[in-house]
Amino acid sequence: MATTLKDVARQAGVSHTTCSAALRGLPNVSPRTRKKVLAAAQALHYNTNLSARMLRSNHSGLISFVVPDLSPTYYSMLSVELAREATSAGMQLVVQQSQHSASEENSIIGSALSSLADGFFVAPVAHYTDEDLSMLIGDKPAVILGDFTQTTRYDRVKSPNSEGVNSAIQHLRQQGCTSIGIVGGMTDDKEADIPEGSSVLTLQGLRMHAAMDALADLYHENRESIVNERLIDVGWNSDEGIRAANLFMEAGMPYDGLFCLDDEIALGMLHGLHEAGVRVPEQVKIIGFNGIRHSAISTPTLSTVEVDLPGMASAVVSLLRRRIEHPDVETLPQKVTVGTILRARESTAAGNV
Amino acid sequence: MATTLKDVARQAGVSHTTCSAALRGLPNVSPRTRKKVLAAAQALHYNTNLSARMLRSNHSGLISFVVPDLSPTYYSMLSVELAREATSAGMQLVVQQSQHSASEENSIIGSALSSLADGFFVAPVAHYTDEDLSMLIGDKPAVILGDFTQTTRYDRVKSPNSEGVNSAIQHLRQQGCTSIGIVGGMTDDKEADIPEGSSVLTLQGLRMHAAMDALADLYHENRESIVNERLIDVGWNSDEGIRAANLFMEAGMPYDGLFCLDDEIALGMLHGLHEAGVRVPEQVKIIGFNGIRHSAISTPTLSTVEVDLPGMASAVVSLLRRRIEHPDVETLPQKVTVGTILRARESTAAGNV
DNA sequence: CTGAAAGCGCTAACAT
DNA sequence: ATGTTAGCGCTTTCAG
Repeated sequence: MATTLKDVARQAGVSHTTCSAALRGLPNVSPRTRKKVLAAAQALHYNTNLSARMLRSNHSGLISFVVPDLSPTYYSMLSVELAREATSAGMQLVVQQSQHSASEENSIIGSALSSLADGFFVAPVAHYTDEDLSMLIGDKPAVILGDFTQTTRYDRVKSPNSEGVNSAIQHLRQQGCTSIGIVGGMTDDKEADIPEGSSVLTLQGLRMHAAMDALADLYHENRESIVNERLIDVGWNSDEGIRAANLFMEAGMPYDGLFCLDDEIALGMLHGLHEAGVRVPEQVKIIGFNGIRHSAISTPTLSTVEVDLPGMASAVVSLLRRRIEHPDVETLPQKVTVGTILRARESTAAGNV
Repeated sequence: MATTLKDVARQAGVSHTTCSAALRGLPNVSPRTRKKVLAAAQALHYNTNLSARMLRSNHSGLISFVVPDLSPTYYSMLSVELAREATSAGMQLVVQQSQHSASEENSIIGSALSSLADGFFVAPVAHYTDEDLSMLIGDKPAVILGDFTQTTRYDRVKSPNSEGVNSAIQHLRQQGCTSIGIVGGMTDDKEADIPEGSSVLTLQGLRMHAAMDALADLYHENRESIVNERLIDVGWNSDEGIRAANLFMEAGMPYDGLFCLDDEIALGMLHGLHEAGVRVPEQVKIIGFNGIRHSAISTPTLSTVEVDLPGMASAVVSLLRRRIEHPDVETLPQKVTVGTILRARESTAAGNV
């Protein structure tokens, strides 16, 4: 059996209340008592039982990051930043994977998590309605990675999809591309058709829409024909990137610039093209999105729209803190859009196309 | 306020005890009552408060994976497999990062975790003594990723370092290498000097030792001179891999085969050499370890000793289940060494050296 | 098959 | 500055 507060109290010769106060550093404990208690706790290897603390006081010092899964390097890099931020704010990050299942996600948010953590940060896989979300999250401090079609009660943090998409496309044009295609769809989202009434888009959906809009604008066509003619619709991972490369070549390489919605896709694409002897950037220029670390060391190195992950992490944690520390204050929901920077690398170098 | 068992009980017109039994699927509840309770729970969006359950019954259905940090793709891939395994065993995985800090690791294991999770899996950063570990973990079911210099009470799962190292080196020799060097050290471990009395080695330490032994054997030298003459001592990430490439070139490229203790190092190495115009595998052959997914799509593709991650995950979860489900039975500690497969790819292709 | 009572370990409110 | 009391929401034990 683990040692409890009572054991420490007995050892130190004080009541368990005083003991608790001493350990938590509350002001109303005499230095002498505190020292005794600390010594006893140390000697007995006491550790607070977080379940008990949470049950009683509704705070555990944990914040949870709910993510589809940790495969995308983007999410694992973000986890690292979030953990760092959380720790420096005196909290601990835990990461949970919904495994792309909406029901798993629901159960994580609803039960596993909300009764253990002080707040959470979700990169949703499901397309929630406003009502769904409120039902699920209740009063818990939460930050959503993504955007809403209607305003709601929750804080949001997002990467600047339109700006990022535009700067990527502009970059391709500056480097001499005249016909640009998009790689990456929404196929990873469990419900391909967005259900009636849903008001939350996932990261994939948001970025895809932004890309479609940008191209529709550029080529003066409607979104639908862009989808039909300029989209290579694949999942967001490197295997799908390889598949995209094959689709592109089978179609006779109709574009001289490819914007991949995610770096993992782009890296797969680079590999697929290289295998087939297609030269990048000479025959086709490639740019990705997110700025994962492997993009800096691929051959050729991958141009990308790098997302400010430390900035995102710090925004998330401060939004959560704001609500955790002042749960009573009516706080209006806030939307933070983090910055990006365009990393121009070899994969889009100008030259004979 | 979230709905509690009492609310559901009132709504269903039964006692909270019966309610609890019904929800947990215990046998001694009439079908009629169960249906009523389930309906009420659904209507009220009831979710079990895990803190309360854990506090009372000492099981939460959570298992925790404690990892230095999620940067290495190896750990994020493993997290995905562990989550899958846990879910199919009816549990939920949570991942916590110690951020390479022994004290952080201690506090995660000691407090955050042991009072919340049914069991845990640790890839330690600290070099624990037997006693430390027992103190910290107590009776909690735990699986350690790594090995011990003395037998202890805990289950262990490890990648087959000696076998993997040997097969990598043998492969390099078969491909025509005559002078082999090792890339990667133990510098990530916080305590570079292993403290007196420590009996647990970290993953890095284990693999490094295995590699030193293998080369000592091959070249009939003692371990110390191998360390001095055949080790490029860098950290386990791609930036350090680039640095290693520079060190290697500055030293006049003294080896024709390089075994990188981790794929991330190898990928950085590949990049560094490519930048400098050194051709792989023609001028030097490179092989990595772990089998992360990016190794299959680099240029050149990277030969590697791929670790059976699904196998490792399933071993971990079944070891934990064994103890979680039979906490009273005295179970002897078990050591599972998972399999590897050598993936021969372009980076070690035979040819004119 | 169902319910009443006790208590997991802690913290909050209220004495002293 | 310290102790006493109550109770967070659940599961367990035991009585009906």
